Amino acid sequence: MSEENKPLNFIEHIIEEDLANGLSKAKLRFRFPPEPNGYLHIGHTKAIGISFGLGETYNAPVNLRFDDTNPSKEEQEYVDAIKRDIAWLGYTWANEVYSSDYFKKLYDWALQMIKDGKAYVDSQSSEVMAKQKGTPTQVGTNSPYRDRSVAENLDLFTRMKAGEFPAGTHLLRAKIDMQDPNMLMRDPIMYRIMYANHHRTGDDWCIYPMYDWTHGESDYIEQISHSLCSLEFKPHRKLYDWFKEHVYNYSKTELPLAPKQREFARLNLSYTIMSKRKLLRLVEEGVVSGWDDPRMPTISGLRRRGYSPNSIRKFIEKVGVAKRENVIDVSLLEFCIREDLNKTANRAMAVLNPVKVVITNYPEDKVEWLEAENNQEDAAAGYRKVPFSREIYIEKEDFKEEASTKFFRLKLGGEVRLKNAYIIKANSVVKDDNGEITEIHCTYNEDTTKKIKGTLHWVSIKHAVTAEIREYDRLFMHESPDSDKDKDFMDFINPDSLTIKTGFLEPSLARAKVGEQFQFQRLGYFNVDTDSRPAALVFNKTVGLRDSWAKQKPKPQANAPQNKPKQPQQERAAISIIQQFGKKYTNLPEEKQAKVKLEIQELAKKVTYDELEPLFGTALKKAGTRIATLIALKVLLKNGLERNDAVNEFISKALEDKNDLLVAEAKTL
RNA sequence: UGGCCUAUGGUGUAACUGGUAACACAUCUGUUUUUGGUGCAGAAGAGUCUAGGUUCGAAACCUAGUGGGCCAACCA
Repeated sequence: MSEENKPLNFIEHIIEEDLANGLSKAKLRFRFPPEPNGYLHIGHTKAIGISFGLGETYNAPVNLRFDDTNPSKEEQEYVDAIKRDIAWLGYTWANEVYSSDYFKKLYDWALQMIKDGKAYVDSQSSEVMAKQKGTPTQVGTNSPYRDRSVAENLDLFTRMKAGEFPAGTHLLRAKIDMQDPNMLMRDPIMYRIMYANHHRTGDDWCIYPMYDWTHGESDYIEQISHSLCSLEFKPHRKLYDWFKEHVYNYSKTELPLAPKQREFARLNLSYTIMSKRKLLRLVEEGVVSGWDDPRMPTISGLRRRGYSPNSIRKFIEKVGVAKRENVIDVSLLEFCIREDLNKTANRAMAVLNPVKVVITNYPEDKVEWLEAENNQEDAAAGYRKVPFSREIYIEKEDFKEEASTKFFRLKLGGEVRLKNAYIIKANSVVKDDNGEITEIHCTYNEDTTKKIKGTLHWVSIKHAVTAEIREYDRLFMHESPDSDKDKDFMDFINPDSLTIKTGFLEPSLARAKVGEQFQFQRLGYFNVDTDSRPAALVFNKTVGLRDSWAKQKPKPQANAPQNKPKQPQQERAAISIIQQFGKKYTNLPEEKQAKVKLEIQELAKKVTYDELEPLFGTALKKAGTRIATLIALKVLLKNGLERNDAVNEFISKALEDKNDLLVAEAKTL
């Protein structure tokens, strides 16, 4: 990491401050703590990037800790997938650890808590307990079991562990405060009885610790200095600290460092969902082919789609770290992968919507193997040979019988360059009974030095290899599919998120291997899918090229609902528009100022005195707003408003102002 | 008895202990180009949610309001 004067994010500021306050740099230690209950997605990448990134910048260890305290949801398959994904991203963890490694230690501490009167066994049903808990606006009430004796609690708890009670009969709770405004402090559960086989500890335990009682303590055991998590854990911090203080008291000699939790805003990406539960639904209901479907925002999906680790890391670096809710535009992710692939992917030619071109003055049997540059961005990439013959395919969209001069492609009577080959001129077309063009007859010219505006990609028909081409569109048609209060996210699924075509590729691509990436020139970046076989190639479209031509034509595309769900354009109050104009007024160029003034005068007709009066109090320094107010006021006065004290005071204050514009405006009254 | 976060161009993030808003994406020009890609040059777009206050000076500090988010699982 080579950031010299890169601005720090708020977490780095905190660390710098801790360091300045005497924390030894050697004590810095971070962790990434996924629950192995699903696949990692792009949202996790942010958390990974933050903690592992911090590890890299401070040269500090980062643990990979599996938070495996709920055996009913966790599986080894997920552990393996998570490790694979993190490694693929290029990060290395100092230790692979598991919360379940600490079950014994946690149990011993819990015993200690009971002895200190800080925890008790409750024996009520979950329904009753839920009632006692209260609501965010209503305090809770104490459990009748809250004051059991230490001896009874100890007895019950050890018997819970011994498996003497059925699930749901008893719980261990921390004794804090049922009236705390923070609901997490209302005697939170520390242990529940659960007879489930754990993927690591098997049947050793039948009581399992809850998240709050496990997470901070695991941080503490590992001597994590900064425990970074997402914003929704902010309310947990109070409990985190409460538990921490107690265990710190028990163990401070062998475990001297008390970790601190800090929270950052999680990543949201437009047009996608980021909840493991919902992603699981897409998999289970067959909307996608699996966790690694190229449309999925999972790391494995992105990988299969052709996103490189580099591009994802770059993306995370660019989105930054802060505490406010955010929705990142997918275009940023796309920018990152294009930027990466532009430098690394070899170019090739492929035609996806073919139309046949016959070069009538090119001999029937002649074949030329022309030289083509693999990647002009990378001198080391070298050259390859591409066959040229009398009959070739070009894209249907690259030909029009008639077109304006803005269309740089092929039209009747027009010339165009074939990439890596000759210049051709279109002379006539052959159509079928439906009027569809079946052949375009052209003549070629060997002189390639001529200046020509358009260049097309093409492929020799008799040399072409075919391949299945999978093109993807966004999975959802809504910018934030899971934020709608009334509709289920499944209602926004884009029915056309996958398009399968047969493409015709230049023959060099026949040898392409799984995972290999190419730029199909003028089309986009493609990689070889894991389904691909030498005799049956399959390509995924990773991302298209930027296309400023496509933007110009009105897109009749039904499957690109890129318009934001605009708020029901309610009419803005004239007064608020005037205010807005006012803010800009003083630094507008003169002609624009005149224009804005006219607009304000127009708007002022719709403004009442009552709306305007509050603006008289506008702070002195906001000259623009006061000018706008004054302009509007003049309109009102002209329309018969009587001067009153407030008006007079406002005007006289304006006359004395240091802003010339304001004074000039006031003088005309 | 409700509490806690949060608010800066369209989007995301900056602005070190207060000195008049920067960077990236997106958008738009022009230029280069055997990719309507890339590169290069440039433009437009924000008085920092609102109203007060402190200050010579506030995006930053204080107060109040408003908007958004989170919190009531024997999930994490």
